Parts: sequence; C-alpha cells; structure tokens
Amino acid sequence: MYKEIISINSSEPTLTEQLTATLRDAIIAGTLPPGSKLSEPKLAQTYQTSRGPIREAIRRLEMMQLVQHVPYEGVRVVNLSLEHMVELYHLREVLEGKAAALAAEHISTEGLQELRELLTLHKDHQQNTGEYMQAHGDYDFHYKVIISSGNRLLIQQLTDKLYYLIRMYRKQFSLMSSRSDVALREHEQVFYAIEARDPELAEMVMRRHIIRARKEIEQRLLSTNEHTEETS
Amino acid sequence: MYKEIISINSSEPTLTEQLTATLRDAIIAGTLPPGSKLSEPKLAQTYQTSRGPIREAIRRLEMMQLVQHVPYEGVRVVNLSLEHMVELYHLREVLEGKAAALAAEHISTEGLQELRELLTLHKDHQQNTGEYMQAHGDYDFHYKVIISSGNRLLIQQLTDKLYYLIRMYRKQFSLMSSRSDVALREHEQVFYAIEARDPELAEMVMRRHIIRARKEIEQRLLSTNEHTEETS
DNA sequence: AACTTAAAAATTGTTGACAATATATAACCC
DNA sequence: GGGTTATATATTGTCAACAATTTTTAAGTT
Repeated sequence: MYKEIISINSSEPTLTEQLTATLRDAIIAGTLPPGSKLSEPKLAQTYQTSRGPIREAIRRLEMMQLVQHVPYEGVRVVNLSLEHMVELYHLREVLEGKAAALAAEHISTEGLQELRELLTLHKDHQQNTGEYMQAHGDYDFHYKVIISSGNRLLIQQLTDKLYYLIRMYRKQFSLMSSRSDVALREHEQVFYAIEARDPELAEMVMRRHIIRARKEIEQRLLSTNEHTEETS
Repeated sequence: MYKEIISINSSEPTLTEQLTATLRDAIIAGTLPPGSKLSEPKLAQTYQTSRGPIREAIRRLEMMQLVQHVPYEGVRVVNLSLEHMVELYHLREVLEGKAAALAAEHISTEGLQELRELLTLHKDHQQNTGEYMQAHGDYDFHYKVIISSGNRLLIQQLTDKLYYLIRMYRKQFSLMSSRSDVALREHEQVFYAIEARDPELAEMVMRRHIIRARKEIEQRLLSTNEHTEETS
C-alpha cells in the first residue's frame, strides 16, 4: 500500500540550496551582521551567480526567521535582542516540552538506547575533563529528543525553522553552557522520564530545563548590559 | 526608545501578495485539491501573469505548510490525513496554551474588555438562536487570545503560518463546532483565568479545550471512515 | 505482453533585461 | 544653514528566454 520514497537528493544539489546554506551560516556566524541589508545584486556579484537563486535562498532564510522582508524595500538580517530571545525561548519551552512528552510515548527501544549512550558519553566526558561537551553536546540531546517525538510537523518547525535562530543567539551571545553540571543532570531527568514512559513528567522536566536556561541567560545579559539596545 | 513603525503597505500591494492570497484560499477551499500538483506554467497562464510571481507565491504557501516542495519535481498541495491533523493539534495545544498563559500576564485592560464583550456576544447569540456563532465565533476568540499574548514570534507562527492549515482542515473536513455549548463554556474558563491573571490555569484550560476538540474530531472521523486513506 | 532502453515533451532551475518603487543626491527656497 | 522639492541612482518586482532535470511517450528486445 505504501510506496516508500527514499528521499535521495536525486542529483546535484540545486544552486539555491547551496546558497541557502552559505548565507544561513554567514548570518548565524555574524558575517552578515544583525540589521544589515541583504542586497540581491551585491550578493549575486559576491557569489558569482544571478539574482534568481539569491532571491530563492533569501525566501528560505525568511522561513527560518533569520531575515525580515518588507515589500519594495528589501530584507534585513533580524535584530537580536533580549526581548526577542525570551520570546524564542517561550516557544522552545512548550514545543520541546511537547516533544519530550511525545518521545516518552513513541520512542523506540533503539532510540532509547541511543539516547542512553549519548548521555553516558556526555557524563564520562565531563567526569574526565570537568568540562561540558563543547557546542554540540546540548544540541545533540535536544535534537534526539525532538526526532524521537515522531511528530513530523513538530520536528520540522524546530529543526528546519527555529533552531537556526537559536544557533544564531548561541553563537553571537556566546551562550555556551555556563552551568554544565546542572544541564547534564536535567538531561538525565528528561531521559529517566522518557525511559519510564511518563509523558507528563518528561514534559515538565524538559520545560523546567529550558526555563532555567532562559533565566540564566536573562541574568547574565542583564548584568553585563550589552545587547539590550535596539539598533533601529 | 522605541520607534514605532506603522506597517502601512506603502503602495499597491505587490502582484505576488495577491497571488498568494488567491492560491492560499483556493487550496483552503479545495479548489486546488490535496495532492494535486501546482504547475508554474499552468498557473501563470490561468492567472495571466509570468512564472516569477507564481514562484514567489508558492514559496509563501510553503511557509504556511500548505504545499510541499521537492527539487526539480515541483510542489504538491499537502495531503490531509487524520494523523497529520493530530500532529497539527498537538502543536496548537502547546502554542495556544502558552499564548493563553502569556495573555494572562500581559493583556491590557482594554484587551480584557474586548475579550469580555466578545464572549457575551457569543453567549447572547447562542441563547437567542440555540446555535453557535458560525465560522468565525471560535476563530475570533482564539485569535484575540493569541494576539493578547504579546509574543510576536508566537503570534506570527500561529496566525501567519499554522492557522491557514487549520482553516483548511476545518473547511474540508467540515469541522464546525458540533459541541458548541461545551466550547463556549471552555472559552469562559479561559477568559476567567486570564481575567484572574492566572497563567498556569489559563494554559491548562486552553490546552484542555484544544485536546477535547481534537479527541472529538478523532472520534468523529474514525467512526465515519472517510479521510483515513492516504493517496500516494 | 512485459520489461528495458531511448527519444520526446514538459517542468523546474537559472539567467539577463525591463518596469515600478524606494533611497540617496542635488538643487532650490526661506 | 535648515528644510523642502526635484532629480538621479539603486533596488526590488516582474517578465521572457535558455539550461538542467524529470516525467512521459515510444520504440525495441526477450
């Protein structure tokens, strides 16, 4: 009854896709700084292509919330601010909370095993070095939980759309894991709840985890008053 | 400190915007049926324009989750299914739940008054006619709550993106308010919680409201087995 | 007749040019 | 000199043509 279509990117990746990835990473890294305008002719010249693919790529950046578009005026890289990030974290909180709940219901035994191994890996790494696993440690755990939810719409919203914005904030506000030990323990809590097939608990601890992270960031940014100003 | 930019659509709405609205409504209404392919040349001919604006419009439909895009293959109208709708409602549940919680925190006294008047309007209408207010009754209440959250990202996700898909399901599955009295009472519960500035309660009753609606739909669709088949 | 292979048609991706609008520059007035 | 209007420039929106890829059609083979 099903015709399983393996989505092989059949041939050469389209030029638009390459440009999307390039521009996306440039924005996340800050090479194209917040508030700056993306001029189609200039980008076309820079990347030795025509305006068409550039336009297409920009539309996809729009989907990722990385740029804002105004008709006849152009697109600008999104402006980062504490308020904006708080909004983003409120979304993360409920979406990833639900992901954890659904994961507790739907995760496979293999998926559970993978999650377990990921956690022990992080744990060992921290016990050995005293440091939290750089960069992708936190990301991987959350990513795996999201995937395990089995809700394609939710997965898409988080991984294809919002997560690039989150990565942008992490990079540009240098938000890497200051309370690593706490984070790891919270991940374990989430895991235990998923392992116990307890959706309500899984959701609660995941939400708390993200709430705590948000509050920590708020504190840090409010004390070192740097990013609170909006550039019009 | 703030520079309030009133977003006047400065001049003539761009052709792309008109086409987006037209195609969007055609998909929601089912004129462009689920699974059907959107051919750029044909659409261009149909609407007497060139492929450029059509492409742009299609990208925006993509943002609304109304079509799916495969490189070199084209875009198809999304296939509706019970599973897919359940996924959508899980998103609604947590997003609108959070919206209600944030509304309880941030809503203005004027906003509160508007919400109150909207509710009494619905109540009167039901007491007089015994019927639930057609079509927009439910929509308006949810819409107002979402707006009252004050979270621009959340508002955008719900009103600009997901809600068109919800409207599509409502239209094509004929999902209009079968238990209108229950729905109205649940709306009142949400309102009371927001009025009492109780975020946790507001979130809980809003989530319950959407969960109940989902389960009711599941029951209805599972009994009258019609839309469960996937067209490959 | 069923399957494989090759050609043909149609469609999407890409390019460059023109039109409509907005921004930047310069002229003008007070 | 500050501010307003008009001109010039640049940019986005739109259009039509070409290239790359896929789908359809037809021919050929077993």
